[in-house]
Amino acid sequence: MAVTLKQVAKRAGVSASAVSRTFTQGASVSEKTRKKVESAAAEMGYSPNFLARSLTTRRTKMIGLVSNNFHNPIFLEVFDLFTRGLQECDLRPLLVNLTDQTDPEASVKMLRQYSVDGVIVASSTLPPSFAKAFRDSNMPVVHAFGRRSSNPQVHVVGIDNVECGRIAGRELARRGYRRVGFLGGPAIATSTRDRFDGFIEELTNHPKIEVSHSFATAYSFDAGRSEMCRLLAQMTPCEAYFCGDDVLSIGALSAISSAGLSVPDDIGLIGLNDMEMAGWENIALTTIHQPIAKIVGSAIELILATLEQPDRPPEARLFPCHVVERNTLRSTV
Amino acid sequence: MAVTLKQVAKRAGVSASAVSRTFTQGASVSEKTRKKVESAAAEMGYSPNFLARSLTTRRTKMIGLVSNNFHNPIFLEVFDLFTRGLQECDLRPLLVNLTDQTDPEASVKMLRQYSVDGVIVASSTLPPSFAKAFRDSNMPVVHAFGRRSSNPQVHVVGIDNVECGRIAGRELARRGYRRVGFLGGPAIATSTRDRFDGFIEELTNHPKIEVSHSFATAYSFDAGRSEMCRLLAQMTPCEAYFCGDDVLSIGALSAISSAGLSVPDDIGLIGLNDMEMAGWENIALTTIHQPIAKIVGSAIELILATLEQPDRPPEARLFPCHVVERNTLRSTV
DNA sequence: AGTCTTTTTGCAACCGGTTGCAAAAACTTT
DNA sequence: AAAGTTTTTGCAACCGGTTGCAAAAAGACT
Repeated sequence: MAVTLKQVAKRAGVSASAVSRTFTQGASVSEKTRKKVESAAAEMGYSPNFLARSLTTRRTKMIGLVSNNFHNPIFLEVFDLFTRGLQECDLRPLLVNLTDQTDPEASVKMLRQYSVDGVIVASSTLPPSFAKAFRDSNMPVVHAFGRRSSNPQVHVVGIDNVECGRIAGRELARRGYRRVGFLGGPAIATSTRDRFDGFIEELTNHPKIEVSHSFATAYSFDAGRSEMCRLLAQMTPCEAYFCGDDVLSIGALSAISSAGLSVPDDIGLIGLNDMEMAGWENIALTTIHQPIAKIVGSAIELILATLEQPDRPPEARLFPCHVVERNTLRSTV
Repeated sequence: MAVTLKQVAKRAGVSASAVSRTFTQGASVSEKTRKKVESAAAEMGYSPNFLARSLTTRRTKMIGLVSNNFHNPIFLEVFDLFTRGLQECDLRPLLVNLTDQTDPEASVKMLRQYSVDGVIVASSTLPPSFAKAFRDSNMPVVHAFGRRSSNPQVHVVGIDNVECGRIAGRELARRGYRRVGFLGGPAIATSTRDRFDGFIEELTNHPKIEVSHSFATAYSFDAGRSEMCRLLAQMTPCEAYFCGDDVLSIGALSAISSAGLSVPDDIGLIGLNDMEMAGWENIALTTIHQPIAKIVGSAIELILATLEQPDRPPEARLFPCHVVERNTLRSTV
């Protein structure tokens, strides 16, 4: 069906090798035959089959992009950045949506069968062991939005979640809140645990501040809303909450205003991520900015470097985060 | 590096063909050799290379998923549905992000070079000619969220945007609004034009209703907000607006409340899409529901059918939409 | 024109599989 | 046991490319 190299060779009156070389960067072809081949190829509309080529070059220029966060709006930004970034490097993302139904092991096998050059795991909730499974199958892998491990097995790019917890704690303390809460994401997620730990740690420096905590069932609007509803129904809700992420915060925001309370006058809220929506004027969430463009860029850079040099030792790159002040925390009292 | 068929053949003491047949659905192998091969393969951790296989079978089981909507939250839902749906059919999405920088022609060529089995174009703003370019390159293609054409060249799955315009017009009329506006998406998008045409058409049945229109520069929060700000600054804003889509509506909503007006008391708003966020309690947008799960499912079904039967005549499947009432339109007066 | 270099070229083997075909092996039937 | 039938098997060619190598062509130098 499609035009093949042989057909072009015939038409151009040269050998197959000549055609192949014409389309191979840096191969030795005279200007004369190159011209012949190029015009024949143009006439016939030929372009080389990447997959056939990959058989000998052992490079498919495909990268497995694995995620399980297809419900968090920030991931649209993440996918946008990843796809653009990879495209700029002449790589193509083969997308894998890890749902509850899909077997994680199967995705490792599948990506191996497609001979992807590398794998990017983009998830803050998957365990390090998941990313490691790719490494064990000999694929370069970087875990974006992952957790740094004490004995790192794969590249990790992301933020220091513990430090983010501290930042949030510090911010609430600074603003004079005396009773604060941690409204975390799913309790099993490593990102939740880390943020929690940092938050608590920081607030032990402020013994007069009363700290409580609870966990939502997911990083989602509904989970945030219903957990906040539950908290508000209690005797004494906190004066301010550090929410697991922005989407959770927006759910909480909604619960608070439904309850007839106002933010930040009655209750303060600080989120994490700084997704686009957090800046929308009708939301105006004060939140901790996570530099996703840098994280994504760095993940791509790292995967590229590992393609060049497969036994590069695993590296952890954590980017600093900072508070973006909008309208959901009161000013310092 | 990876284990090959030949190595397995040797270990199992059979020919390469035997191994190949063991891993080929419905090929003739005796139970005895199958067992031998399977245990050898298991020991060595072998699984067939899909790309090498694709060379002869001419099936890669990869589908190009092309979109330019990486900023509209509804597309996260769309990607989720597409990736899950394709995975269930044992297909893998090769994602293409069509930005302003990327040359549309290049993406056609690229997907051909990767021998994708088919292409799904998921966009409401790309012209039919774009999808057709894939068809011209002999790839099965379906345009999801596309526009039905009078002489269809490719499969189209989506909604009837003209009818949606009518529905919106009818709904506003029914509720007794006397001065209504169309706040469209980008004026060049076919979806915008169609919705506009339907809206106007319907309202010609109600000569007493005054109709005006304007267009935002994109289907985005900011575009919706700034266009609504402009409208509010005018002498006489309308009593209600049909907005191009939900995200535009949310922008408009924000502009309205910033102006100290309230929805639906001062101004009514109806959107289109019914994305998840439209149902969030703090937004509660009355909108026209677009059945994206059906659209996506149907698109996949159609691509599968076209794989079986490549010269299937192009088909247009448009799903009906309906109003979902929430809190942004007043009740009938 | 002849010799020595350097560049360009085609051959042939290979990448990791599949598949048509004819021979071999395993069953049936007589 | 021989003949006929069906199933299983391996050979060899092929899918669409790349690449090491030696031969051919082109260019440089006497």
